[in-house]
Amino acid sequence: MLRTSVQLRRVLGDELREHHDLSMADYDALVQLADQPGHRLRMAELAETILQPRSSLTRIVDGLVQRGLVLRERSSDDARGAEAVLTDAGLALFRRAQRTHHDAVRRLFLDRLTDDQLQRLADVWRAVGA
Amino acid sequence: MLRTSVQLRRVLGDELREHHDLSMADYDALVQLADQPGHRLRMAELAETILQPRSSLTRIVDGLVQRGLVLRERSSDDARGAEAVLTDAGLALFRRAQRTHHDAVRRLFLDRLTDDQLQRLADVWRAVGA
DNA sequence: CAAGATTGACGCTTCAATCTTA
DNA sequence: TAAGATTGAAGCGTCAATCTTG
Repeated sequence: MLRTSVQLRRVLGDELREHHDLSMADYDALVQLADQPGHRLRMAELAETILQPRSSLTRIVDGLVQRGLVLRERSSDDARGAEAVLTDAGLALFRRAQRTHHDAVRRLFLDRLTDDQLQRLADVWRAVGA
Repeated sequence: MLRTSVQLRRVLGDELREHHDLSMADYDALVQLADQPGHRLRMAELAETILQPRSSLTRIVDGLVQRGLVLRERSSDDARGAEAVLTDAGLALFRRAQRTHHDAVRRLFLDRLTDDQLQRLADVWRAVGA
C-alpha cells in the first residue's frame, strides 16, 4: 500500500517537474500562497502548513524568488519575520501547474475509483491520520 | 490523503533510522534479500523489486557492504553481473529492524482501523495501483 | 535570553557518462 | 554492439550552528 502511494506521488511529482520545473514542495508552497488573501504568508506559517522544516522552506522560497515567482518582504509588524508574496508571474504559473496536477490526479486516481470507493477511502484515511 | 501517507512513511523511516540507522531504502533491500532462498539476489533484480534505479541501488548496497551487512559477489554464470548476499550480521540486524517496523506499522496504522476497514482499504487501493 | 529566519555541511537520490564483460 | 553495474556531478531535504531583531 505504501508502495502504491509512493509511486503515485512520484508520478505526480515527475509531471510537475517536466511541465513546469516545479518540485512537489515548490507546488505545495504555491498552493498555500495562492490560497491566502493577499497571496502572502509568514515563512514560519508557510513552513508549518506544508510540513517542512523552516530551513527547507528557506531553500524552497530561494528558488521561487530567483525565478521571479515569489517576493520576500520583511514583516511590517515584526521586523524579525519575513513574508513570502506571490507575484503575478507566480500566480500565473501556479494556475497552469494546478491544471496539470489536477488532470494527473484525476487520471491516476479519481478515474480509477467509484464515488462509493472514494467515500470509503476518505473515511478510512481519516482514521489513520487522526 | 497524500499528506497522511507521506507523514506515515516519514515516521516509519525515522524509527528505522533512530533504532537501526537504516533508511527506508536500506530496509526495503534487506527485506527482499532476507526473502530469497540463499539470501542473495542480482543487483538488477533487487533494484527492480524495490523500485529504485540501478545507480541508487549501487549506493545503497555500498553502505550495507561497508557495515558488513551484505557481501557483493560476482555472478557465477555471467561475470558481468553482481549479486548481493546477506551476511549473518545482516540477517540478524534485519530481524531486529523488522520487529521495530512491524510494531510501528501496527501502532500507527493497523490498530487504528477495524478489520472491515482494512479489507475495504485493500480493495480500493488495488484499484489505484492496477 | 528567546524567536524568526538563514546558512554550512552532510546524506540521499538520480541522470548521464563510463567501465567491464558477453 | 549490447547488457550489467558503477561513478561523477548535481539537486533536494535536513540538522546544527549562526545571524538578527524583540
